Amino acid sequence: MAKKTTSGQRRGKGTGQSAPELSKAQIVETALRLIDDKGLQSFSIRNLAKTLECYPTAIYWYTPSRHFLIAEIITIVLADVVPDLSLGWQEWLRALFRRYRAAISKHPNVAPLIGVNLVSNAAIDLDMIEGTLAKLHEAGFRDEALINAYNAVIGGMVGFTTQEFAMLPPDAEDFEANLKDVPQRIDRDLQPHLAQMAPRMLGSAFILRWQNGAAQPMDGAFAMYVEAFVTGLEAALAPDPSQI
Amino acid sequence: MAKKTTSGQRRGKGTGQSAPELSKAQIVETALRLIDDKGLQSFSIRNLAKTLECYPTAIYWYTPSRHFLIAEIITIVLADVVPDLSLGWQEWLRALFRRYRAAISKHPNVAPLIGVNLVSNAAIDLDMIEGTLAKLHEAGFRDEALINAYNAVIGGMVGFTTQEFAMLPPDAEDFEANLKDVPQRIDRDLQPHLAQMAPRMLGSAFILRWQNGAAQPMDGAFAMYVEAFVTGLEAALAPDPSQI
DNA sequence: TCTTTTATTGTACATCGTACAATTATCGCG
DNA sequence: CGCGATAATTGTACGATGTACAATAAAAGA
Repeated sequence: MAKKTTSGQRRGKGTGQSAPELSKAQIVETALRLIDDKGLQSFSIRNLAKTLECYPTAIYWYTPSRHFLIAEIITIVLADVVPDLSLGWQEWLRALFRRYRAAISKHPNVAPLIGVNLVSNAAIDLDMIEGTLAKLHEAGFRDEALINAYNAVIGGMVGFTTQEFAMLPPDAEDFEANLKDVPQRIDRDLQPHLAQMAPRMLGSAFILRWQNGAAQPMDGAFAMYVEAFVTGLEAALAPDPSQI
Repeated sequence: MAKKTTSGQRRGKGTGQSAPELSKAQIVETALRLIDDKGLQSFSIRNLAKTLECYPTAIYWYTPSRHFLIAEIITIVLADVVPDLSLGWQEWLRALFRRYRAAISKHPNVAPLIGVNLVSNAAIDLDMIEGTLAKLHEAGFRDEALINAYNAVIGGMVGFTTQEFAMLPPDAEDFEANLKDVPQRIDRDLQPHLAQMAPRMLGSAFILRWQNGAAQPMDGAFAMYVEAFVTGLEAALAPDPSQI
């Protein structure tokens, strides 16, 4: 493959004193850049190797499998999402959702890797878990309810954004064409609301869009979603004020 | 490939009078059964063909690509999730979430196909869209807010469940082992809440589990999630009652 | 100097989606 | 009754994937 061997003829082996040509950090960073620039479907071990100017199998010296490599990528993307713990619990939760989404926004092509594979768990940010538990405890959740609230928060946080940044199929044109004549399938009698809103939804609303959040962010919907969820959690704690 | 040619020597071609051996419906149903029984990673065109006792390329006579086949599968899975329109809007939304999750529960391996691919859109249930819009309109949402609420509902509905039923990696054992010594990484001073809750969360809570919702359903979390979301939506409509 | 360890090159295999051509059986039509 | 046309399938082929495994080169430690 005509390696360049940047520094003279060193075709390095050895224990690290005379630095090897690859490194885990470099591999992971390159992989992330590849995903960002060329899209998720061109993230393959072989493409990555080509970018790194090495053989595909060399990568396996630093990582046991593609799945673990993905976990490392996710770790980078999700670094620094935990908000400042001095915030009140509602504000902290809002900030968590926002910062998570912002992190994904910077690397939208990574989104599918997180939402869909349990692998994501391999990248465990204990501080994020602790922060969430602490703030929900501060709010008043205990025991089973605390665990439920935790799962509701994580599921809600990851879930919405994963959807928003869902992947485009490779055959996008056919797909867009397919969607663009949805209007003709709408029956004004059977679907009056849809008939009225369709012009403003087509191309940008869930189920009716052909681009994801990278091109068509759902800022308004996300804001409403977060606000509803946090407000609702708050209500779940209230000692049932409006009882007869 | 030693075809069986069930009825005598008929190796059927022809315009349909004397039924062809395959059909779109049969293909889709078989595909779904394959996914249910053998898992998503064994759903390939070639495996499907083997199950159908035909050549892989024969399938392409009935469907233009794998993506469109997936869309058909999703259509089946999500048939009949729209709740009765006589319900009040809050109850209708709760029912929608529940019924969507119940549909996925019956075919958990399909979940990743829906959440992550925009492809799912190819399977468009206009009545679900209309129902959602109608109920949110009934609630009082209009214009931009109506669209935002719609997106919040769909994103929330699909998002949580997609997470809950996220896919297991093929190398599940390593993965489980990896997670099982998380407790040793917990610092009782830095992560006190996690330290306390870990025993009850390990294996079943988001980020700390190694099985998905098919084996470890999150009923409690889902219930809390839905309740919070619906209650929060309701609050978003209120004309700001507790103002100073 | 010799052995061990580290990092890489190189080969190989099974699997994937699907483009494309060849083939066959049936139908409409003369 | 024969003859294209068409519908449905068989068959071949290609480029791509993840990764197991062996061979090899260079530096480190003895």
